[in-house]
Amino acid sequence: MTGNEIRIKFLQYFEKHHHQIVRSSSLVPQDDPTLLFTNAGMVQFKRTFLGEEKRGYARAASSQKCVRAGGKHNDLENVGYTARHHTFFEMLGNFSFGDYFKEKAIEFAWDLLTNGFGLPKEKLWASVYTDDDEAFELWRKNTDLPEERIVRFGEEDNFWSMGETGPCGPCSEIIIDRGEKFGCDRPDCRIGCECDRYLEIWNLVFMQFNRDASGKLTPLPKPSIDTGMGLERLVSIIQNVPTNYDIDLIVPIMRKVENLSEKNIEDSQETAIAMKVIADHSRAAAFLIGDGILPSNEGRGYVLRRIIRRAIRYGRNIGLARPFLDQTAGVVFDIMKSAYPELSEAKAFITNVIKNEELRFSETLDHGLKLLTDTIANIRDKGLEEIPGEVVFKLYDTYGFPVDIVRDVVRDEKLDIDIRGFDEAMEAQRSKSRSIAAFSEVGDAYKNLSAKGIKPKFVGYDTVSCSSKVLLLVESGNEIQEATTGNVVEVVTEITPFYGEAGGQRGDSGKLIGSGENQTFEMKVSETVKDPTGLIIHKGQIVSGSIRKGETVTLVVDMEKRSAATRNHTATHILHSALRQVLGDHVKQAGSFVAPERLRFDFTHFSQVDTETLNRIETLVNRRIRENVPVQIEEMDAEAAFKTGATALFEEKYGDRVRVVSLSAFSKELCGGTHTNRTGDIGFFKIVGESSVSSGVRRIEALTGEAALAYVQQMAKILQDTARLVKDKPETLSQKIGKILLDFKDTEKELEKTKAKLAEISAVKTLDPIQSINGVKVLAQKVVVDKPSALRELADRFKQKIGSGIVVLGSISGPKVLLIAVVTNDLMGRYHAGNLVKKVAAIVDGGGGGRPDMAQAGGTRTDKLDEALNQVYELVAQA
RNA sequence: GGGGAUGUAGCUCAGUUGGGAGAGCGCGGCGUUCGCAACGCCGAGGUCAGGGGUUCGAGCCCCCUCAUCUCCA
Repeated sequence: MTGNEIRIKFLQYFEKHHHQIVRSSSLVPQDDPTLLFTNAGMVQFKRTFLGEEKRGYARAASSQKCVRAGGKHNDLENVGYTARHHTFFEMLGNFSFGDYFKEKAIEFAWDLLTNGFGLPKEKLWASVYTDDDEAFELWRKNTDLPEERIVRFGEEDNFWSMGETGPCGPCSEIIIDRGEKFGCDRPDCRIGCECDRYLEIWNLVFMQFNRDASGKLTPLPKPSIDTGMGLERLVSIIQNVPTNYDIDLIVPIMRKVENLSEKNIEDSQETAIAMKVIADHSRAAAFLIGDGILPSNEGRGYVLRRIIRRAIRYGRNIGLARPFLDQTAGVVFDIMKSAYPELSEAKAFITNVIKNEELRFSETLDHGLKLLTDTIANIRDKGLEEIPGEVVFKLYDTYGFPVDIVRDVVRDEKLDIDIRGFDEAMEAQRSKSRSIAAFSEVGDAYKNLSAKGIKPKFVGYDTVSCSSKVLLLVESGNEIQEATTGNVVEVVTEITPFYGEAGGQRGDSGKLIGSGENQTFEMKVSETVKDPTGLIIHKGQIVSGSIRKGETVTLVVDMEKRSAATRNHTATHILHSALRQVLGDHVKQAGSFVAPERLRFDFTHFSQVDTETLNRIETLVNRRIRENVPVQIEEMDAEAAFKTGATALFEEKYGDRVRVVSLSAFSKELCGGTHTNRTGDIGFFKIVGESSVSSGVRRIEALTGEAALAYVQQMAKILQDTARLVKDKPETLSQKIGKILLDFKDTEKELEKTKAKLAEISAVKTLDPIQSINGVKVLAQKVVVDKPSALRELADRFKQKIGSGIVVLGSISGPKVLLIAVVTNDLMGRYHAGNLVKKVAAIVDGGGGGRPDMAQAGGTRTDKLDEALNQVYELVAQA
């Protein structure tokens, strides 16, 4: 059985037993800041387990893509050295939300493993939590597993919890004994041993309790089931191969590495390690990028960067010097195509990102290598034979230069590395860092509502006003029964035409008004949001009257703003397709924001988009608008939608039913937003800005409809006004201004020259003040200049004129005094310009200094400048 | 989230108690040459990332912001 068949078989088994098959969610967990990556199958069901969200089914099964790198579960450093660690893997799991419990869970698992996958019963074991007699009995009675192969383990192995608090419970694992040849040969090797002989296949978690802050366990009203079985491990058992790296989902990648490196995995242990690392990281990189993560210097992107760079480093160990990771990742697309078609669709993009990162890393290495060479020279000069740990750490910490490469270079230079010092520095860095992030709490007032499975129905696609009952009134986070004029409140109703902010479209604004007997009530809705469980919340202030929970109100959306937003939203879809058409398939949406006033679209692209290309994009979008095709919206199952090839956005959380928005043949996207009826309704589309968001991501800002028109009109006005100012036609304006600037520059230079000349003349005109002091010509002169640089030039000129001697010039510039002193080279031993000017400056309440031949100073007492200059002769005489 | 580093000409970078903004490459002109490369001379090109402060004076010192690189979580 192939890996892909095993995955399908698992899902089909549970489908047969009335489980909803749920698509793997994104590797980026939705609204859960405590998690860097999705690292288990239950992640997307977390709020359901917590009772904050109700789903339309009580049984589910999934094959979930997972990444364990960075954060709490970090297997990155182990990958390559063990038989089973991965950064990326798939987790098979079945879930029960208050439906079946231990009995069924055990039955399903046993049946599927033994009858479905045909695992040998005599090799299987089961473990239960110490005092979980119930599970023990179920195993004993309901399966043909002999009692002696049911073991009890303690809290560490067999008690599971989501966090410090929250749902938790005992678990039960199914373990296979692969025989002595996989054993660790230790005398105490038996069930529970960490070695490869006893493999845990499947973990069944019985969510049974809720743990509060004090650690107290209270039974859950509706116990649940959460199970997890690593696909790669299962496949390795079924395919009867020694390690996870020998399964058909991974071997082709290893083959590719062998081809590229012209080495064989059997060559040496180091080769094998490198190949495993590359194979694993190729998978992780491909999937992470496929889910919209880009290499970056923080957060998820940073983990991705580390994964890619680690693969490259190991590649170097087996002689892969040139970029190769994009090619090994290429193999991943082929293997995974059937299960994850969207991945291979993003192929061009993913390959590009990886190539780019490989290039970037080689820059880092070059830079680091330069620094290292300098460092080594430095160490040699000092006569040391060992590179201090802190130096190595600095190279690593600040410049990202990997330690193992330092080690290679240093070995060639016949020097040593102080590895202990490095480790200490690293440890210090670790203990300094702390992470603080909390699972975003849904307010208590809302939790009760969503726990009941209540979700306001959004009717705004078809209408912009309706009547509905008020379900919930909230003021500063607390539920209230009545609200009155002036109160700032949040309102949830049974149905609503208001769009709650989601998918980058800003929520509607408008008003709620009383109906029936309550005619006076009116509330201004300034924003509408959607909470993580799907509640649509109207926020605003009551302008008149009052409202009670349970009363009926009429909800009226601000039509003008709504239609402006829909124009921008539909235009965003057209822009997206136009970008792909003009720039290429690598363009992927990286975020978007749609408001009534404007739209903003972020997308992946590696260079600036020049004006000419922007114009082409703009033209294309406007052409699509004029085609005036109908906007077709279809609601369908998520799975079906993905099959039609609709573009899905990675940051979105899709329900089981999704809306597919199509524009003729050129655009098809999953989208919950509001749209125009036909593209022609947009009117006119105008790009107003292109900029960078982060590396590899560009942003386009644009306007539509009336806003776009107003923008163009304003631009035209500015152009005309400017043309009028310089008395020219708009057509030739840029040449005209260019000429004016040129002329201005010339004039400025001319002025500078004239000023200098003027200063010189004014100085020369006055009585020649050169005096001879101890045989040295000294000139102290007040001049008229306006900045220090002019004073310097003048001083230089006098210095040349005087040939040998001392020149001190002073000037008043605004409220300050400027001073300069120069000493000709032949007198530099005897006189010091810096010391001289310091003394002069003291008289005008200032300070100064500089070099022996030239020094500048300043002061504040402009009235004492003459006195100061007169003192110069005396000061020189004393010196 | 916490640390380290960098930001100076189109590019790569120098800039040493705070006191004339520089080099190399590239670019323009001229010369040398039959021509090219090379060379020589001349020249253009800078809000020293941005803002605030200290100072008579800040590329340099202090504070804040931004961007990029990098490490840790």
